[in-house]
Amino acid sequence: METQITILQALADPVRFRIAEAMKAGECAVGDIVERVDIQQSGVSRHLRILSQAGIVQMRPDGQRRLYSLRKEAFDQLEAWVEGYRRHWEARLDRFGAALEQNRASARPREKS
Amino acid sequence: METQITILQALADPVRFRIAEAMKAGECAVGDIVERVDIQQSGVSRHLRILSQAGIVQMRPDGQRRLYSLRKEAFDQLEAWVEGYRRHWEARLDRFGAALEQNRASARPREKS
DNA sequence: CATGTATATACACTGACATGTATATATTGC
DNA sequence: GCAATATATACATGTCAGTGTATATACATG
Repeated sequence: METQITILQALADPVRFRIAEAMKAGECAVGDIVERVDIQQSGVSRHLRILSQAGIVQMRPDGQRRLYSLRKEAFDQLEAWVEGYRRHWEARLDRFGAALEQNRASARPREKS
Repeated sequence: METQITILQALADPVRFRIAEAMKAGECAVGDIVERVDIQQSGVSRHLRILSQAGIVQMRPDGQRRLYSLRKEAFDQLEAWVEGYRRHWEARLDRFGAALEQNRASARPREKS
């Protein structure tokens, strides 16, 4: 779906990845993040806007600060998407098992040399 | 970790995302992918190299063709990484309890675009 | 060996994006 | 209102990644 690749693109940037990881500790003001990341404050604000537009973070005003925190829904989306691939291998294992059954009946060599 | 952001960056490209989705059906030759994606064959080969270097796909020669398929380990990595965020929310719920969740729902901040 | 097919690579180009500097906006305290 | 702090935005710049064209390599077939 469209939402998932938006989330991926947002998190694929190294700085935004670090920001998300840092937010595991809880709400973060912009200044807190600036201290942990080696870029200017303006850049952090831009990254936070991108993360916000992707639905990964939410903002809550607190005085003159803005407290950002992770949105669970975004990671639920990611988990559901990855889950789709897990089903893929489960299906392949089923087919592989069936193929083994057939091969046991008539042991054929591979077509590749 | 370093592996996970590499996987994210590889899958964040729209074309590579589509390639990965198409491979859910099983092994794909390069030509198969060229038919489904709106770019030149050379571009597909480059994307496949990036996916391969990220550990997302593996290659198996078959005559003059190269059959690419998904590697389960990469998606296990992704799942484990997302799982780390799920633990984050579980911890938060433990600390604050369901009462604060209700308060947060009543005073929900608005998101700008 | 010659031809066709399948895939990879070298090269140049272009557009997008992340960054820094500077400035605007908002909030608090005096 | 004024100064200080915190955050957002406008602008110019440089870099990087994806793309197409052209070519190289590998394999198959006759």
